Amino acid sequence: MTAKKRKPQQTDGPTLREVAAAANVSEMTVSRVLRKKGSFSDKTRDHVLKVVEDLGYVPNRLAGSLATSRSNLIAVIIPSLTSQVFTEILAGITAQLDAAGYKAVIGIPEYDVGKEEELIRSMLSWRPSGLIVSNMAHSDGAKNLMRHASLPIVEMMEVEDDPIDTCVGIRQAEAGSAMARYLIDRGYRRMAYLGWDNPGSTATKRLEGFERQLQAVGLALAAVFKTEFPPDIEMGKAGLKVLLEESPDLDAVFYSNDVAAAGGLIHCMEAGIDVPSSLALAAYSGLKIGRIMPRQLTTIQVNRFEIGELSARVILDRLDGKTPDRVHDVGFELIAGGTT
Amino acid sequence: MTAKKRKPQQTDGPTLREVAAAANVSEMTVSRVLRKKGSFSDKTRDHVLKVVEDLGYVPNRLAGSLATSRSNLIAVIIPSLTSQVFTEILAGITAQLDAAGYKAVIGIPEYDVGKEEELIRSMLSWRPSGLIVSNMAHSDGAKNLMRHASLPIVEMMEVEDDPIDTCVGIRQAEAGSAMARYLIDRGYRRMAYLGWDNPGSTATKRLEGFERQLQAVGLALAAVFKTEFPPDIEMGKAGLKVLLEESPDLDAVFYSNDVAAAGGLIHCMEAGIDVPSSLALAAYSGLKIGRIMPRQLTTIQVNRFEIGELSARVILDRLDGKTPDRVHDVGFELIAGGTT
DNA sequence: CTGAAAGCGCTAACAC
DNA sequence: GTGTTAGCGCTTTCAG
Repeated sequence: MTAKKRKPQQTDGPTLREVAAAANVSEMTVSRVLRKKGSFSDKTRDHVLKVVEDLGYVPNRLAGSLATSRSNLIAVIIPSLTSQVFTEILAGITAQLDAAGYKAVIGIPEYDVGKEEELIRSMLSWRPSGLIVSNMAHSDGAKNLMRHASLPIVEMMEVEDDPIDTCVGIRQAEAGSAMARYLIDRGYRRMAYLGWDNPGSTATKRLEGFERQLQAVGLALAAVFKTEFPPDIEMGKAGLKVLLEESPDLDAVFYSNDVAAAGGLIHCMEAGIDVPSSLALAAYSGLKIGRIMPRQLTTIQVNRFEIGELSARVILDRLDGKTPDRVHDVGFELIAGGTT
Repeated sequence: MTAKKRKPQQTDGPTLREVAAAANVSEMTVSRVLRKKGSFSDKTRDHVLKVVEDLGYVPNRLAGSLATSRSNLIAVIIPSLTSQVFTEILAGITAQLDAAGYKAVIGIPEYDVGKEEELIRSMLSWRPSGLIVSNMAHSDGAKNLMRHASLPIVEMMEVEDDPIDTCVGIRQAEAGSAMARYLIDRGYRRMAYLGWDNPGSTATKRLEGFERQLQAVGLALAAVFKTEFPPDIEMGKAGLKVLLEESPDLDAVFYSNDVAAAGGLIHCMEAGIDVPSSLALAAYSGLKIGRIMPRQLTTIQVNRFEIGELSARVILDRLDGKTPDRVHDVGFELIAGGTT
């Protein structure tokens, strides 16, 4: 009744061995039943499953993965969760992975390349089966880690000609130049950029493409409002106010993202600035908010869900022994809305 | 030069053993250096670290965690990533965890309790050190899993008196009744609800509190527009249109979230409905979008970051041997904006 | 300060 | 159809 326990109270749940003992079979039999692998009679299966149920056994995948040196984990690194862009990409990724029995493990460096490297190292230490990272700018250390890791890797969001392994996305600079061309064609001449600017970022590449295109026709950016991080709706609103105070004669503003542009539109509504006759607004992404505003936003539409799906697909194909292309350009579409 | 290899090309990176061999020390010494645990001379440390660097060794945590039966993983289950509410909570969680050297592993059931159970099972199989789940409605299977798992658990978003282990959040029904009381006080009488309704969901609990308060003063909901999932900005806009067609005499609408209410405000602007003189709008969350609209939204402000932080804190404290309270009510604040 | 042995919980590869 | 043996790559003792 008051027998002493030697071991500190068994707090860690039953093991395979205990299930096997309780079911009067070997560990291997339980293992086979649980993984539906190899052969066993219906009778033993039912019995084993009942014991598993009764004991509330939860397999230890640490042990399982260590033994097989395979896991169903795919490491996914996305810069942030505050942008719908990435949550939609993530949705695309998990949709594909789920269907194939894999799980995404998400890491969020918040636009910090140092943190990204640390995260990659940390994730690799769990031996995932694949790795999906965002954009193509990484620290040297991170690149090194990835080059030496022997697992399928996808860099997504943008494409360039020599990815570490594989890449899925669009040519960001082309998106920027396409928008510049469009605005020029519509007759705008005094254009500003409002948004994120950080070396190697996709936003900066769009800005570069935008500027290059302006220069190609003898124009230059009339003003710039740069933010340290991707601007949110509030900053899009406040930033436009500042921009217009400094350069009242602007006729168009290219935002780095739709949400910030929505903020800009709100500013215009409040300040009585007619869009687009007094000021044109354009952005990038094709988010829902841009379609719902009183005036539909001119933007670059990117199929984010597709980027996610395809990225996952590429990983899964590699895991399947296939050798997909190294570069997947999913393209974009310029949506001419009511703000230009 | 053409020596045959027995083993299939060593593709999985060096192991501790190989590092030890290359450094001419035992595996234990390498292990100690890497974990800064136990003692070793500065000389051996430097030497070992150099070899680790040269070989590009990445520790295998599967093995490590299996051996120690401890991991730095905290499983976090949040319904969805499309709501900023959860991304902010997540930010609060990771802020705390990062500082303590833990990592969040995120699972997203997308408001599906069946999927939630599956996710919990799957996450538990990786033997995390703690588990944070959202709200207090779970399948029986999920509850069972959690009750039998011996790890600290937090249910967040709402609080009730008997959590599985611990809970952090607000009393959702009270938020609903507080808003009803406020609207009644402002003189509104023909009120509608527009938003999510799903048994056990926090939105439904707010609706219940709202209705109960109306009934307490002899009123009833004048109309309802229910959505299967938390409404987005588009649905908030479209839903209000429908609602007003069916019940043109409404004087106030209580939305289940701010984003949808922003959509409602946009509808009013487009349809020439003056807010709040013709129609009042109120919601829940206190998101940025509600503050940025031409009229600041009346809403229930909840400190999401704090919920996240505190949830993580509770887990960490438990891991630290402390025994924090089982129920943590972080409270809320009703923000009277320009839409009521 | 360093090393050797044993084992974490599971599975691959063989027996039978 | 089922059991046995030997690890997976690490860490926890316990010696020295």
